[in-house]
Amino acid sequence: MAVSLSDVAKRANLSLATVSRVLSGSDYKVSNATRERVLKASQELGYRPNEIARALARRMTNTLGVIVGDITDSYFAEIARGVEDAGSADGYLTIVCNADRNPSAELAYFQMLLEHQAAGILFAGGFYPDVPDTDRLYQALKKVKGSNTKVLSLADRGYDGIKVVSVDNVAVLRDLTRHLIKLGHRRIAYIDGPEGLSTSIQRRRGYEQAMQEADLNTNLVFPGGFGIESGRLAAATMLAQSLPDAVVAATDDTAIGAVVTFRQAGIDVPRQISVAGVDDSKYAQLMNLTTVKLPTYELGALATRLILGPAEAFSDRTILTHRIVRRGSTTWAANVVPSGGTSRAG
Amino acid sequence: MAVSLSDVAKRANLSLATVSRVLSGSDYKVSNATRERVLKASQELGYRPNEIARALARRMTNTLGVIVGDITDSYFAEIARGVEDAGSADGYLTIVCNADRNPSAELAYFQMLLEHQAAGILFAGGFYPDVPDTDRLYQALKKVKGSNTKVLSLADRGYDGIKVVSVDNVAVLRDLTRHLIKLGHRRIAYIDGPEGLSTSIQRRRGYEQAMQEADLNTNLVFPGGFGIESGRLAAATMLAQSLPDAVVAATDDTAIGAVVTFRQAGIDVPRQISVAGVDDSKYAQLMNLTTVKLPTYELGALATRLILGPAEAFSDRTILTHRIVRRGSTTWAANVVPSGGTSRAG
DNA sequence: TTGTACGCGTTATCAT
DNA sequence: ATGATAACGCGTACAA
Repeated sequence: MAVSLSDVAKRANLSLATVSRVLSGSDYKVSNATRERVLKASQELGYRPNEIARALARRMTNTLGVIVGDITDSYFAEIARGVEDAGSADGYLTIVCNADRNPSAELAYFQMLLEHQAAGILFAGGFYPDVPDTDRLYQALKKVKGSNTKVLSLADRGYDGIKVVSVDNVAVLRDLTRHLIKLGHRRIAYIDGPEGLSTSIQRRRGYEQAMQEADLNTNLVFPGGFGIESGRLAAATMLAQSLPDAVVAATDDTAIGAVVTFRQAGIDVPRQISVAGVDDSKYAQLMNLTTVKLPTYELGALATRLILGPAEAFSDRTILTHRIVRRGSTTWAANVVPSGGTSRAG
Repeated sequence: MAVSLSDVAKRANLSLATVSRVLSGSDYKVSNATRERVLKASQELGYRPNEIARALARRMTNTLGVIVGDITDSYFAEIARGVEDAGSADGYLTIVCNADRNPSAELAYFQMLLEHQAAGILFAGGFYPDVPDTDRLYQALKKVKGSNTKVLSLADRGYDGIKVVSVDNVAVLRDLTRHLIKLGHRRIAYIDGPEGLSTSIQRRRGYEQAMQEADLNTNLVFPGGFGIESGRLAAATMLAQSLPDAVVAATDDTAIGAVVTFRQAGIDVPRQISVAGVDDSKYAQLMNLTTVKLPTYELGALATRLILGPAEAFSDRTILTHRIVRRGSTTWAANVVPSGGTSRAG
């Protein structure tokens, strides 16, 4: 049997209560002499608290749950790492749940985390607005009020009463598309994300907004996904039809797939076509890809601090900023003379 | 307040014990009539078990802990995904701990996981044999006997009594290096992993074994790491000195960094130099990199099944097989006429 | 400042 | 087949 609080109490000739007060880090007043006695006995016995017993008494564990699409996707991994770093700084453990963007899996994990008395539950990533289980999840979310578990979403799901920490995905693609427009490109294609996913919808809207405000045509939208293959496929389609001036993709992976496919076909990126993505992954850096830096790690870390911090510091909606990262996969349109007289990307 | 077992008991006019037997899925005999009553009452009240109370009684939670280096490293992410998939199939939640290969962090997480009454703890990835905290960790590991928590390592740490599920890292690099030797290469360089890490040591030994058995010189070892930058740096060094016939790297990322650096310098890979890595990551696939497919996902999944399964099925040491994946980053040495009469990689 | 005793929600043992 | 009740290990009113 492991050594318990009462073992320490016996050894120190003190009551359970006193020992608990010292060892649980409560701010209860205990004389220095007895505190020493407790610490000494605890040391000698090698006492380790039973966090589960403690959790039962407190009605809450020192665990955080983060529901992601897939932890092998670096986007989610960064978020999870942010959560874990911020959580472990306060003594919390992080439970990672892979729901594959499946609302019913999300619901199941949500229930499990609730049953586990998790201190907080984070929903990372986008969602599918128009599927039935999404609504069932919302119903379940409302019932959290009765528990000590705090819930937070890293994408605005439009759920009443669920706080949000997120990026502005519409702005992300609007800014990126504007950047390409400023470079003189007119026929700009967009490689979409997964059909129906909120993130896809928002990013596509951002692309469309930027194009429309410049009186450009938004009909160059290619079906996609978030993976490399989607980029390859879309690029292959463009090669078979006609090449646009530039391509913006929903993610770096998609963009990278497109770049590689173009180059394998003998197309010069960026001289014949500019390509940009979203995320600023390490491979985007390696490939010298123009992209948008997303604060994924900070998303997880900040959300966690909000959950663990005092309720006051908890605003309903926090939007973190993104930043365009200009690299070598984009440059001026062929017919444009850059105002600075240089040919580097502006 | 959430609805508890006793609420269900009252509603069904039954004892706590009976209700528990039905709802906890025990194989205890209960008449069908009362079983129905329990289920009905439970449904009507929307009963959700308190897993923490259950865990206190059972002395074990339905959680698994996996201690990784860094979840944003796809190698660890794949393992974690394997663990989570196998665990969730049995109703377990997965706690991910990022220890950054720091033994004292590993120890701290290990203790926390024990305090949490985790059903199992998995150590993923390599370790540093020669640092003091590694020994302290070993001491702590021995004391697990007293708890219900099962421990398993995904790298052979040489700890007595700790079961291992792993790949044979020596063989991985021996096989890969042999492959390049068969292609006719003689001056084969090796880009090492992090200094002192067990995985690095083993892979390097595999490289050396293959070279020595072919009477080749093993002095072309470049210091490295597991990241892209290490590959870039090593390649830059080779460019400044003299180019070997081929390069094997400790990981795909390292190899990819080298390939990109070579190509930026105008070197043709594979015609002027062959490059190969280890992992078979999705970017290795994209870059058409010859590599070794490591069963990372299966490592996590199998280890988890062993932990959750009956103790009998639990052999002390399980080695999963790897597989060379021949792609376009390696080819025959310039002075070699392939026996098949073709210039494709053999 | 320290101690007593109950409660947290469930499982499991022992009766019935 | 069902019920009463003692753990499980800790936190925390309430007492002293």
